Amino acid sequence: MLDMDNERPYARAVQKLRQVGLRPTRQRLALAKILFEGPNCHVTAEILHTRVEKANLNISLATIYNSLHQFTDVGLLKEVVVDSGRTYFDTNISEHHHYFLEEEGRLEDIPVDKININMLPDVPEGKKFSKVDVIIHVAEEN
Amino acid sequence: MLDMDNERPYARAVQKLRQVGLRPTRQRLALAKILFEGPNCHVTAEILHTRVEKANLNISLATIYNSLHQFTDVGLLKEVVVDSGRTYFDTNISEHHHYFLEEEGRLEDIPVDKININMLPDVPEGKKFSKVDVIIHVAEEN
DNA sequence: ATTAATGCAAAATCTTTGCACTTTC
DNA sequence: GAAAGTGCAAAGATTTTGCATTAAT
Repeated sequence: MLDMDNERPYARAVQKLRQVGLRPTRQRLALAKILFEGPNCHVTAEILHTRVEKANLNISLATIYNSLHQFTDVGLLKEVVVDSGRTYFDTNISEHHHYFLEEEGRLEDIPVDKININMLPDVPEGKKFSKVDVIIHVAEEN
Repeated sequence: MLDMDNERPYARAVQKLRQVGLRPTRQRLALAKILFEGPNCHVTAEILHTRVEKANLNISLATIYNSLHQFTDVGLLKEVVVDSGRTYFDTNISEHHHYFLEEEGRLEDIPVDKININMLPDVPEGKKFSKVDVIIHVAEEN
């Protein structure tokens, strides 16, 4: 049994998970520490799985997929779609946009105030904007 | 042997394909007619395959994937990424943006002049913007 | 104890590939 | 006839699911 509440290095992660109603399990805590206690980052399930292995942890890929989606559902992560066939998750949950560096397959944030969108929205009846994605693809000049 | 050049209903499609250097084969002609001789549309390989079957044509899914990518490579289609796990192709190749109707999984065009983007681009050295995607997700108000 | 989460392997999706056969030029 | 394109089935890649086991409350 893990008394995580009293394990100093996990205190923050435990609290974060409890706040959103997720049980602080060993796996979720490890992932939370990796994701939320460093600088913001963009990960795919595979990237995160690799990081987990590098840290000598053992978390199945299925659990990583599950956790990423749970974190997203409770608002701890945002999903970013840039590439069909690969799902990225972003630890920066504030409103912002993205550069997508095509050659490297890497994302970078663009602060929301760097882009000014003026639109005349024709939202269909009974619908609403759920989010606005701006993705600026960057490629080699060549 | 199909003398497509002299088959009236295919004349336009034959010309279109020749212009971009693609041989006007039976399959490519059928797809070109479906895609380019009606109103603009957004299709996935699967959607197109279904349309082909409804028209009592027989084109393998692999050939549809190949053709969609060939058409994209020569600039007859644009790829739109809105959903990881499903690739949409757009027959509207002019600059524009998209609504994505989440419930229906359907795309709608937004004319480029409805959205005004002002940005201060910090393009990294030796790189350039290759495209700017704006996708406005629309969901049920609920 | 009860309830939830995990791990695994299997299945589901979507997409690409290899190669023999066919069609176009 | 040479070169290119097609179809099929098989392989790839990513993601999801079912269920027995394990852990958290």
